[in-house]
Amino acid sequence: MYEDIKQRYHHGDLRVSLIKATVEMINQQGVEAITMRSLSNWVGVSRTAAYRHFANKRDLLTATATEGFKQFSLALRVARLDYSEDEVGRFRLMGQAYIEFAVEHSAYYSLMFSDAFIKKTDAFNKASSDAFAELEEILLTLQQANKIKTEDPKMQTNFVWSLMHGFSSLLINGKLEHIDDLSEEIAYLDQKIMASLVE
Amino acid sequence: MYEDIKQRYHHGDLRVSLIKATVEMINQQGVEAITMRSLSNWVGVSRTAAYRHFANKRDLLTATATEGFKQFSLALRVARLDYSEDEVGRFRLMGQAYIEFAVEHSAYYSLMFSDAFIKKTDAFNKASSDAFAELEEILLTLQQANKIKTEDPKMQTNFVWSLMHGFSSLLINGKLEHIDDLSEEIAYLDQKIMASLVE
DNA sequence: TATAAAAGTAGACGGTGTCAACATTGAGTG
DNA sequence: CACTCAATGTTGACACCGTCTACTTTTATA
Repeated sequence: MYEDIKQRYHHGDLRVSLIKATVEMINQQGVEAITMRSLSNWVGVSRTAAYRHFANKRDLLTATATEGFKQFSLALRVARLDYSEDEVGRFRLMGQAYIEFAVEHSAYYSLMFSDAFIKKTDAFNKASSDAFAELEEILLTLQQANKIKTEDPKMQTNFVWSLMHGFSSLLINGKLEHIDDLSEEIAYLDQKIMASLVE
Repeated sequence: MYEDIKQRYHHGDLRVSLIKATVEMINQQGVEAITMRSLSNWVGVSRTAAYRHFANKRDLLTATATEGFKQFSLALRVARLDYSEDEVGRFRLMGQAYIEFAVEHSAYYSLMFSDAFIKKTDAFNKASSDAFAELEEILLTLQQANKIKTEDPKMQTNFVWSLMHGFSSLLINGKLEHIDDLSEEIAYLDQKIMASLVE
């Protein structure tokens, strides 16, 4: 009485499947390789089926990027709430989680921060600022625990995020070639960030 | 005996004109709006003429990005060599020049750092690492003048560039919304950078 | 059980990158 | 100066792409 493996007319969960396929294809061949047709083919559905769930290609990519920000936020939050570490330790974990996410899903990460393929919908903006908020949260925690200087947390967040995003982007992009040991480089950044946040 | 304004069969300087048109069109409508046909039309030439100068669209965009890095390097170098300022002042000027370039040519800047539209040729890599070298140069100068700590200049460069690139990208991308006063924000970054480079 | 909404499909169309074949021009060479 | 040929630009053609429209199949619901 098992489900027939044969194609059914209705896919069942096409919207989600399309986003998953997009992620996979992006990480495998890059955004530029994505076409509605190849995507549909991948999922096993006809070429225009996606249009029942997304108004157009841009909307599909936007939804994918939005999903990306949600997973990104989650990864950051998990690190932020790992109470086996003290405040500074958790901050450090978040930094690692950030870079790890960017490196392991590099094409995905690029899409999330790309202008050219995305339409900034409310949902997208919310998902991205939620990720931003994770950083602000830990900085507030650090301030309250007297581990860093008390100053405008918005500015601190902008500073830290700029550094994390810049480093991740350049790393992904291969612009920081002469890195022998990534963990050494990260330790260096770590020290610089803490130094500048303390004074 | 003036040149006839009427179209000549041979354009004369098509390669350069195409790159200029690309820059203009990118800054005006974004990379995604660029087509070989609209570009040719803009320049006043038939749709496939560009293929005498570039193997394909990607090569044209790569050449454009390469040109961008050259101008970017130049802007940084001008600031670096402005001897009306001391070492720290020149470093500050470079920071301003960096952000100014990114903001004033935002779509251009995005293209330069985008993976999706570019092929990393030797010429491109050289142009981009030349810009990188400008930063390293000023940091060495600062070290020699005892204005900052003496440590691996590569790591310092990676650090500073990450911060500059991250901030510029996020700014362009509209991810740092709550900025009331940009110059205040820049002054804050300035202070943080110097603080972390000194100690 | 009837029916309407939801989900998927096939056909068609204009736009796009780019190849191949042809046309025009300008720079040398005799 | 005439000739030639490489460089440069044009037109035609083709496969592919996003997406609209009209149609079909399934599911939900009254």
